[in-house]
Amino acid sequence: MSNTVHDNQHFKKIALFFFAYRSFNEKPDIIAEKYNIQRVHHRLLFFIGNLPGLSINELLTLLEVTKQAVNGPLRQLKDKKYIITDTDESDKRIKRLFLTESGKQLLDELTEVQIEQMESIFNQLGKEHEDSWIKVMEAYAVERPNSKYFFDSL
Amino acid sequence: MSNTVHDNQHFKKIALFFFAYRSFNEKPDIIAEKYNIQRVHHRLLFFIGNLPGLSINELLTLLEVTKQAVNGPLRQLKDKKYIITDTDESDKRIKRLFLTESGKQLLDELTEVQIEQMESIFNQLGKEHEDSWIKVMEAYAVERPNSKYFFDSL
DNA sequence: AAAAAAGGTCAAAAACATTGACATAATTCA
DNA sequence: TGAATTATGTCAATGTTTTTGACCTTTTTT
Repeated sequence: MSNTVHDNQHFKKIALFFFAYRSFNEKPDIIAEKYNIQRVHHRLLFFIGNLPGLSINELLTLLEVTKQAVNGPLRQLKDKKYIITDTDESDKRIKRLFLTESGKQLLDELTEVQIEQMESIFNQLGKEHEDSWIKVMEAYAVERPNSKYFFDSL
Repeated sequence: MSNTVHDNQHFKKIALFFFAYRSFNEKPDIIAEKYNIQRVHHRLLFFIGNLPGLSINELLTLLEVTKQAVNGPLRQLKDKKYIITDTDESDKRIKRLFLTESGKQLLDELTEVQIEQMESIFNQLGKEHEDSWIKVMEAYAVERPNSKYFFDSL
């Protein structure tokens, strides 16, 4: 079976990823703008909020970016009191990252619209579709370093 | 049902989108690098290849960016002979975009790895999962302007 | 004591996208 | 026909995100 530019079946499925990802990020992006932060900050809040006590290195592995890429945004979140850091007891080189109460509130606001959107779709299509979607996305996600932190919990 | 940072079920599903999208783009990004182009160029090739005769404005609507954002990459693709433009017959203001033979070859190479990855996942999980995944992603994608161009074809 | 690891920071550069302004050619509308 | 609109192109300034590379401190491990 050849892979040509005329194969609409495949093209459509590829396009779906592009379009869906945009719709998935659209609303939180608008909310983030109100707080003068960007999608990177949202990601940082997301991972710190869901994996409290995360170290910088663990964060870098999850995001697959350099420390320089998170250093600025992380400092800004700290300045705005959305996150706090705590030195690890047993290894004082390691910083543990946590959300503050206002950080949790902001993350909740950002997350809420994504959950509402998702629940609306899953409620409309049914539980089997939700389970299937999760399985497919998991198959993609397992390639990512440290993504197992998320899959173990479910 | 409250939406808190402790709700692992929701967090996991949100994280899946992030991780899966990265895995989906990883391989074509590496191929693009070999050709000294970036993901933007890949997108342009993708939409022009799948919707031959697309106008600039239609492209801008699909990508949801400004004309300045595509002007550069589009010129580079033209310089590299991956695309050609043709003036519309009935409205000579409009440029129609097409892939050249080498443009089609490049797009095929970029697309191939995404299709292989996707087919591997769907073959492993089964047809029902594929259909469910498509339905969910479509529910996300319908919000996008002009994305109907793709859904009509299936 | 030396090496490695975790984190921080500075600088240069590239990639990506924006707003704003201005221009041309073609089409439509009053 | 003349005016307005549309499609496209380009220049400039700006902002964000991210990268590579270098260098540094502190702490832990060997």
